Amino acid sequence: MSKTEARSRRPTLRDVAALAGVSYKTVSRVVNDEPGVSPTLAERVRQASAQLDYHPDHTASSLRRGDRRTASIGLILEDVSNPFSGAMYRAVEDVALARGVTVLAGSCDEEATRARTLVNEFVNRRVDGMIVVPPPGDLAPLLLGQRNGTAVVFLDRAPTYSGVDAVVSDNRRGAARGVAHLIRHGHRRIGFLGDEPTIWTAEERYQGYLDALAAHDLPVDLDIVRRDSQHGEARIQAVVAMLSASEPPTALFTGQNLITMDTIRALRAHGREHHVAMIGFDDFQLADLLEPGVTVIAQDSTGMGHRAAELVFERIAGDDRPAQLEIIPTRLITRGSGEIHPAYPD
Amino acid sequence: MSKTEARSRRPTLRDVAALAGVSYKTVSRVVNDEPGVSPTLAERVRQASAQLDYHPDHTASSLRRGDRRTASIGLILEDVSNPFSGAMYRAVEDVALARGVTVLAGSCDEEATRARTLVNEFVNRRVDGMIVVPPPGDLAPLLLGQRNGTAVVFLDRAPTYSGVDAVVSDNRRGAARGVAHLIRHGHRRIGFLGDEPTIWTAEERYQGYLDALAAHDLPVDLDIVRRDSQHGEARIQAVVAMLSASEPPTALFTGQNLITMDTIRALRAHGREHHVAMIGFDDFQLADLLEPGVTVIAQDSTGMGHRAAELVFERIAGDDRPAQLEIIPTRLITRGSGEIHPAYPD
DNA sequence: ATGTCCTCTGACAACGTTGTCAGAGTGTCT
DNA sequence: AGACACTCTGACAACGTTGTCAGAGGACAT
Repeated sequence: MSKTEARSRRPTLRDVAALAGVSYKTVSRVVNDEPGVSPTLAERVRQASAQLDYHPDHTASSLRRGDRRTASIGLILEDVSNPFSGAMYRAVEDVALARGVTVLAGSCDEEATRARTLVNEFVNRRVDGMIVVPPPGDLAPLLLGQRNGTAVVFLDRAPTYSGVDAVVSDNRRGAARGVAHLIRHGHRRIGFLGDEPTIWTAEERYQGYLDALAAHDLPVDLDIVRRDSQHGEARIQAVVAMLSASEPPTALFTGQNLITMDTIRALRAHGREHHVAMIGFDDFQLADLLEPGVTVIAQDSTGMGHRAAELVFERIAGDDRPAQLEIIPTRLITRGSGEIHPAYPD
Repeated sequence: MSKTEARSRRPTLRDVAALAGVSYKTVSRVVNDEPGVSPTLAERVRQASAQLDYHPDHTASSLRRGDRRTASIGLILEDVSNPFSGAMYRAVEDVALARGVTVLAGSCDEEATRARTLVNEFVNRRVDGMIVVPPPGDLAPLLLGQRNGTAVVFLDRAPTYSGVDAVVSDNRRGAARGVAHLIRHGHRRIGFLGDEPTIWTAEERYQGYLDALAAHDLPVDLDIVRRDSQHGEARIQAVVAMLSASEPPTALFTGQNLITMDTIRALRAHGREHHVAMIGFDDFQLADLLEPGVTVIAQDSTGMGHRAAELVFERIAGDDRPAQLEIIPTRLITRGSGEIHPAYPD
């Protein structure tokens, strides 16, 4: 009741105009700093505006305006609460803020339907562009907005679909470099632990693993390859099992943050953390304080978010070059776990 | 050019109406599932709508609609890329999604001006409510929206200002409990490392520290209290200096995540991590894998975000009880660092 | 045949704003 | 004095949608 009243009393151009004794169009001019209003009148309007605490309605404005810009972009991440997503988000936000653009964001948890809901939502709100970390599955629905002129940029994962810009890490070469690093330290039997093949980055990193083995004429042994989306205890048990097998790997390459952490737990549980080498894809906080320090292939998450945001704004500004694929380099950070030599060279 | 065309070609009710051979109001009825459209006609409209890939313009709709709801809320955090903020964000998002509400979020980096910019932005976009982690300083500008009927809930920090709902951790009692835990393990000389007093949570936690000392008749020695916002190396050096003084503390209580990590580095640098006890406020990933494991006072960040979102939606729905202060309990998690006994009991 | 009621549909105004245009008022030049 | 240019202001339509109301057409009872 009082709520509704308060809401409806939110002052409009007309209210300010009535108070200042001018037409509402004149108020509009003052608010938008349009030329052609005498200073005296402008001042009077400004006072009335301040007195009523008037704030222009951005939605009404963008409805009427010719360019149809809402000065907002949508961002779809895997999960805002995960630090990798958070870093990209922050980078996007910084670029957007500098342009006075608001960011609408959502987490899709790798679920295509949730992503679809978010895209729909964003399209209905007429965002000027979208940055999407695409979940596995059919991507066509995610491009729904694009057909009507909404710019779309994929982030972190590059679909095979060709008509869309994408900004990704150099997953394959990064992984290959990490595995090569292990090989250089004498390892011949290197296990791989990654996410399911349906996740694009997981597949790329696995290919990098294969690349490195092939480059050094090492065989692939699927007994020491795990590609699934287990979490926590289940994953730990799987790793422990791999380490307890008759011919255990002397080194491990882990394809993702959470997997790296679970693997550390497994190595500890088995008392092998100082004997089995390990390199993880993606850096994380405190990796340097663990014993041993964790060697990683670090992604430039901030750089990726930054670049994706720049790209989407270029598209919004009218850039219509063919779709770009930007590959952001990774960095090998040695901290100890990746420099352990094999206990039993074969 | 082609961009503008594409944009302007986004189909409207009128386009669908023209294709279906009905008036645009009828299309509106079908889109909103209003009763009173014959099934035949409805079907024809639905086909036309699908054919043109029509999507209703949410902004135009909420402009016209009586209730003035935009089905969006604003969220102002300290920094989206920090895991504590991320967890709260995710919780808010989940509650909002369940109600079909979109979240606009921004980071303010503890800066009042940035927060003010975001609030203005949100107000101009007519969000239905806002959840704000208030930066230090004058909070009045943050309440700007409230006067016009936008619901506001403060999160993580409770201003002394009385007219606003707030959801906070039980900072003071949590800190007191942590310090008491150290005292119970025999410590009499416990250092405090916290953020600047202007930050509300930092001050609360410091009060908790004082409470615990007072409850056990221990003196406060400001030589082993540091309250500032140094980061990284500077902070590490300060801690090392404290540990190297003539009467070093036998235990440390750290008032925040990043401070805890810097302190761990300092203890390591000094080789004292197994001799000086430490408890940190706020849990963090991998705290259990460090040596020693880090004992913490854990906050329920998800619970806080969840509750704040529920509160804001209750307010939006018209609840006008007096402002609530919700205090979310904390949890002591023992992992080793807090259970170290003093090397030199006095 | 006429009146009454109901179902379905469309015309129109309105939300708060901006784009367009015309007109009022002032000043300058012939 | 009259013509002209210029500055300033306001009336009005329009953006895409929904709320309101009136009317067309059919079914039914009288």
